Amino acid sequence: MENREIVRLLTETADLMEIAGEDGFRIRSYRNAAAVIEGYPEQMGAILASPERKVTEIPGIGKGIAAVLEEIAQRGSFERRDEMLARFPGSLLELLKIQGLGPKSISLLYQHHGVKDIDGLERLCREQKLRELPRMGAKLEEKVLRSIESYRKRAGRFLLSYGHHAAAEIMGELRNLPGVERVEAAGSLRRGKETIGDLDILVSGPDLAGDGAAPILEHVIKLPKVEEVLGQGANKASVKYGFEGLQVDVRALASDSFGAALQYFTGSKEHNVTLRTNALKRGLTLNEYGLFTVEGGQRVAGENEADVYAKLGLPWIPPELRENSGELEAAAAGRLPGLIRPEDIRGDLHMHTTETDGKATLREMAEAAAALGYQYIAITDHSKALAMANGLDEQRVVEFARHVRELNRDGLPLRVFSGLECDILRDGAMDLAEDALAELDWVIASVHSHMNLDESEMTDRLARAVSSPNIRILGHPTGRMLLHREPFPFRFDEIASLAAARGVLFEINASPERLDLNGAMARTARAKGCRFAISTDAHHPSHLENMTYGVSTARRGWLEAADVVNTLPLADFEAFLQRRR
DNA sequence: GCCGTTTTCGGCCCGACTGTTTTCAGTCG
Repeated sequence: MENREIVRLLTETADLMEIAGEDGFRIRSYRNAAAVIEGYPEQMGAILASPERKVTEIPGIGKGIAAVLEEIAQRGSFERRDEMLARFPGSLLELLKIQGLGPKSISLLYQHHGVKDIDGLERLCREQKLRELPRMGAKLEEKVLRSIESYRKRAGRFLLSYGHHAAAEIMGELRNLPGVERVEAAGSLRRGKETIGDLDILVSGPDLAGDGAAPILEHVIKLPKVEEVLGQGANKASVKYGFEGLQVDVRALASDSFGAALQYFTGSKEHNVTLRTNALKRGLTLNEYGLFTVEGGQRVAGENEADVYAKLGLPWIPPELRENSGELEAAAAGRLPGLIRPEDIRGDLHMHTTETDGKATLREMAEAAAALGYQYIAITDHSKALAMANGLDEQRVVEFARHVRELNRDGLPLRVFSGLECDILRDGAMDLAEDALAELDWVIASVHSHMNLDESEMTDRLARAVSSPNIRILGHPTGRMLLHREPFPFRFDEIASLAAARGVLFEINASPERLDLNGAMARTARAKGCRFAISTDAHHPSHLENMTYGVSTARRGWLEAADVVNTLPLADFEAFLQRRR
């Protein structure tokens, strides 16, 4: 069993143990073990199978968890999990995603009213029975109902990163099959959208038009992670993939229609509608099999996507732009942007270490970043307002800055800048004194608390932060957590104008849970003259690889390398830092 | 349940907010 699934079993059990009211420290051990395994470079299964290795050598895994891992490897579950599932239905886990309810309340609701899923919870709130329970009232009922609504809105969607991993697995399988020429993921995944609803995978080969596709589709429905087969025809198989039930559609195609199909299934729907309308004006008709003349039905293009666009008088349009938001006009006028590419990135400017809530040391992060070919990084641990993360106070910041200056003389694998992710306090003031911030090379200012202020208060708060003399950039500017928390409200145009005027950058946070700013806002900000940094907010060396999600978000925002400061070569970036704003 | 040891058990991150209370439990980050 893969690490990711082990992590899921441990986390799920920890959640149920919380509902059961078990010892918090034991629960934390389960969660900690899950976190360690999630970031571990080797498969637990491989270590368990090796006679000279012991999983207990991994910090955070002791005798208890080792036994659990052993049991999982043997039968796919473990005793405590089974015991929990016998006491509580697994559907209770979904209730934890409703804001305002925690394990204690869920346990109470289950015991008193038999509430075991979202529908039951909604009914209870509507009947105003929630308020009859101790310490619950009308306000909570309202909050829960609101939270259910927003939960339903996003249900069934998946993070881009999740889609990427699933697609990589499936495509890896398909590429090795006989008769397969090309494999490509289309849909919102290819457009780099922040969340995806399902996965569209296209497979082509010379003989895959008719019955030739059968063995490939047969292989798809037998993949080990397929939970349910939703449908299977001559050219398409549709399955639920993985525990989370991601719908995956695999389409087999003849080689000569691959490009047209890729175009068609990449979308967006709006982009395609406009494109087809334009085609008709040229006497052409476009569908998933190719581009044809209206009269006579002659094939004009189809094998390659670029040819489809070319025959419509357009340059190839990068998938990230295909939202019918001006890209077709820009393409027709020869004014498509030269979008930033992953290989343009020269450094990562937001990451955490064991000084606060990161999982690796400065040196480990530096080595991982150097291995990615970067020239520089900034270490940006939390400030003291984030007490839970052991945030840095003024004294520790000043010492840290000095320490980094020494380290840079002392054989680090790349240039390290001293930085901080400084909390923006409720009133917009910085968490640390300006003279301490002035010691640092790179100060990010971020909101981590009081996210429920109204629009005016939040705008004032951010305006004050942007006006603060030592900050260079606003971190994850809207505070959203994808599929989990809405962005906090503020007047973005005002803040973007102010940021542009004061030379404060916007972060495009590449963490797949954030992608903040999003593409549309980045585009707005750019139009106002703002510049950006794309950063991973890594808490573990492996998170540095999330940069690609930030780059696709920037591309969705029409950004070019010149808009993004961490595309600068080291010397130029240093010069940029020297110019005080 | 893990860890670190003062080798056999005690400590494990904690402050703020909310809505409910009438002094605080539960949630959140």
